[in-house]
Amino acid sequence: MSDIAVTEVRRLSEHVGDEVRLLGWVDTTRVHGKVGFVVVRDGTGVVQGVLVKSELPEEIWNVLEGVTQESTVALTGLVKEEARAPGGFEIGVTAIEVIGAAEEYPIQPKEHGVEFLLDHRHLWLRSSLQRAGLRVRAEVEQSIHDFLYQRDFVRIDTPILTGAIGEHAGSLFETDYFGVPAFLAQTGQLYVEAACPAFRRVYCFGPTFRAEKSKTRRHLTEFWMVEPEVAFADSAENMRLQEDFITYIVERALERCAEELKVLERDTTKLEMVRPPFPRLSYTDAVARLQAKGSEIEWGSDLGAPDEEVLMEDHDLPLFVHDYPKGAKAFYMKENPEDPRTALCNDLLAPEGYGEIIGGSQREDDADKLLARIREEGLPEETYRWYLDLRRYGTFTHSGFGLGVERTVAWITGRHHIRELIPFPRLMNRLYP
RNA sequence: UGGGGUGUAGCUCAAUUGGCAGAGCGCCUGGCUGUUAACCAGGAGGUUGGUGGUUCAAAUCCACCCGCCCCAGCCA
Repeated sequence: MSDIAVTEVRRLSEHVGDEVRLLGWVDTTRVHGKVGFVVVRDGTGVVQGVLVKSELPEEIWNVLEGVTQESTVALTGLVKEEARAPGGFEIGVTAIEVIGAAEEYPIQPKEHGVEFLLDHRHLWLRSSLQRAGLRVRAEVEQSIHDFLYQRDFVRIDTPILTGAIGEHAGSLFETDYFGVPAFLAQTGQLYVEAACPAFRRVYCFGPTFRAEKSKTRRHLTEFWMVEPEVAFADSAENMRLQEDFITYIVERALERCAEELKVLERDTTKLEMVRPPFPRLSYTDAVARLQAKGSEIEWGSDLGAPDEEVLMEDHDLPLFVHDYPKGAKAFYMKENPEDPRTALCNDLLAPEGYGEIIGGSQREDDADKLLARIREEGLPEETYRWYLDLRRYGTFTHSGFGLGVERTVAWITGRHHIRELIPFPRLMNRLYP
């Protein structure tokens, strides 16, 4: 082993002229006879090493000729500024040592089919576009926590194993809980509502499970959702929080992930325009606008994906569509006093075809009306007893929303399908790897 | 679940009217002192998703089955 200090590729500019040691994986090699190149990725960056046959012991040159793609290596050599090298720096290699030899690597630097790549997701993660997308995801997640922390929200971790809690009982994953049926949570919302009187502003952030047999580029069976909930906030205030939240997340990504967005070839023009206020359109006005554009939609039916796309034709900013008909929405949403056919709720539609990234609402705070809605939907009353308690022991106006992390990251990165924006996607027909 | 596609070498794809199963990449061998997904020459690599049928002859036509992709519904 060498006693030369190990450094990282991202710090090479501090080491010009020094002899350093790098630990990483071989992206590719190019051997020309008397000079050769090895491109190494160490997780912080990618750098090219140059080997000159006449200046090296034969056994080191032989290592270069035999090393395979994705082998783990230790590279020792002199850091040089070099205009011809990608990244501007390169290593004049004096030693290369194979730590873990790789077998023939399945993923080549070329086009592959989706099924093949998903079968090799555990290796695909190493590719440059995947690294860029997942790094943006991590930044988005961090900015979610930072924004809410700055606004005095308290994080509440809600249970993943539940009784039948959520919006629609038909789309839950069922499991056995010591002989009793249990379900994987499809929302933490009802639980953050319970924490609201304890902390005023709360949120949960975690995986969410939906057993819907959806096969579109916008759906996963396991996805991550952040759900803020605020006491004494009405629907209008809820939307103001949402637009501030989205603006912060987008700004942070533009600021801290510029390199990743460039790798992803994301045109950031429209992202740079994102700032409050976002346009607001009532459901009723949306239907009128769609009808004016020739749609056959009728008042009362939910907006479909094509309807949403037509509405977004007129907008570069995210669009709030609010106050949907009660029948199209969940039981816990508060009736709109100005139009009792509708509920105080909103969706937030992302531009550029990315669709719904937020669903939010003011919650029904009247115990009798809530119970009536639970009965109307035929939901198991006993399961919701604790939820009704929240209205019996000091009820209060409150609102909240759920933001889908993968959809948001897909929009920010400009990727077509959200399955690339979660490290190990769970789809209807995919549980491996 | 419905509609539309698709399945050929490890990978990405060709194969005319039904007529010898092909290329590029990767891999192996040799050559080359500055490559950027290097280049040049040679080599290995196939039960054409499965079953059955039509035919002198099927990757190609027919039936059924299976996998996958896209769109829709459901939603974030």
